[in-house]
Amino acid sequence: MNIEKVFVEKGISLTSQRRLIAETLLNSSKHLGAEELFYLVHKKNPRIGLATVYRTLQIMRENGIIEKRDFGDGCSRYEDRKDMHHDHLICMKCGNVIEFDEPTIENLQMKVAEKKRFKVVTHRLELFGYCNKCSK
Amino acid sequence: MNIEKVFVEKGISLTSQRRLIAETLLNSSKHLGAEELFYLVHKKNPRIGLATVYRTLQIMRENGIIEKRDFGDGCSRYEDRKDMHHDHLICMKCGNVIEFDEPTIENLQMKVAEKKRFKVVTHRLELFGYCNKCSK
DNA sequence: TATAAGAATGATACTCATTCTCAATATATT
DNA sequence: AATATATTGAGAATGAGTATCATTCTTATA
Repeated sequence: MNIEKVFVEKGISLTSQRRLIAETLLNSSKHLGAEELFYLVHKKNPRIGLATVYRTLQIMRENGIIEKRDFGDGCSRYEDRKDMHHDHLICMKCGNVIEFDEPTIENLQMKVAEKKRFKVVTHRLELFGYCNKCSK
Repeated sequence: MNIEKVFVEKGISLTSQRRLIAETLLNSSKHLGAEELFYLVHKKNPRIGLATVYRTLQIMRENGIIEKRDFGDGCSRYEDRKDMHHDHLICMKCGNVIEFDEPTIENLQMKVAEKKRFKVVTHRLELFGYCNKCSK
């Protein structure tokens, strides 16, 4: 993802702080929380404050660049918004997160909602358990 | 649900405070948060403290009497644990929560997990949108 | 029954993620 | 350049939830 282009398209001014924060988040393979992200950013530029990290995350979220997740470990985690919706398998031991996508599940969800006359806007599905490594 | 019986079975001493807290929660049709529950309990007995509400909720949760839920509105909500697992439709306007149960979805989840060699312990599925009343 | 030991309670202090405030700095506009 | 507007960083404030601790029940035992 080209950060410069995305920010310009959305009309967000791209300061050096925001660039560093966005780059660090989007280049990470993990689902970072704000503190974690702050720690990484702080290593590269110790003058950036935690509030700016939070503010940048909020701006990016409001503009649909990233999504906020809650895996129940006490802090919100952020990941770039893929075009394809996906859900998560979360390892309760090592904390690793595996993404998956199962259209059949989504279809069934829509059917359930229809039965209840409910208009679904979004959903959240998380499977908690143990990954291959940790379940041995 | 007979509160007295359940508490005795689990070996939890049933004080007057706990009885009132448990009764208020279990007789509510809504998924109450701790503050809300405290407010209701406080109306009936103003001498009960917030800490006792939190403590009682924790004890009931540890003993499998209730379940903690997070609907992403900033506080945890509690509901009595039904034998049958179920998921939630959450109205983003009125906040009403509809429960549903779809074994086919659960089966598909297990298949997905298997493919990723992941051992599922529990899961969470929430559909956010608008209920029949609010979508008009 | 009296009493000592243990459990539960309520008030309040604390924690921790997140948000707010505000003065200082940077950027854009005239 | 001068002025208006945005952004930043430091730290204060918030709010849900937890820990502490002296006080108040219960319970067990002498």
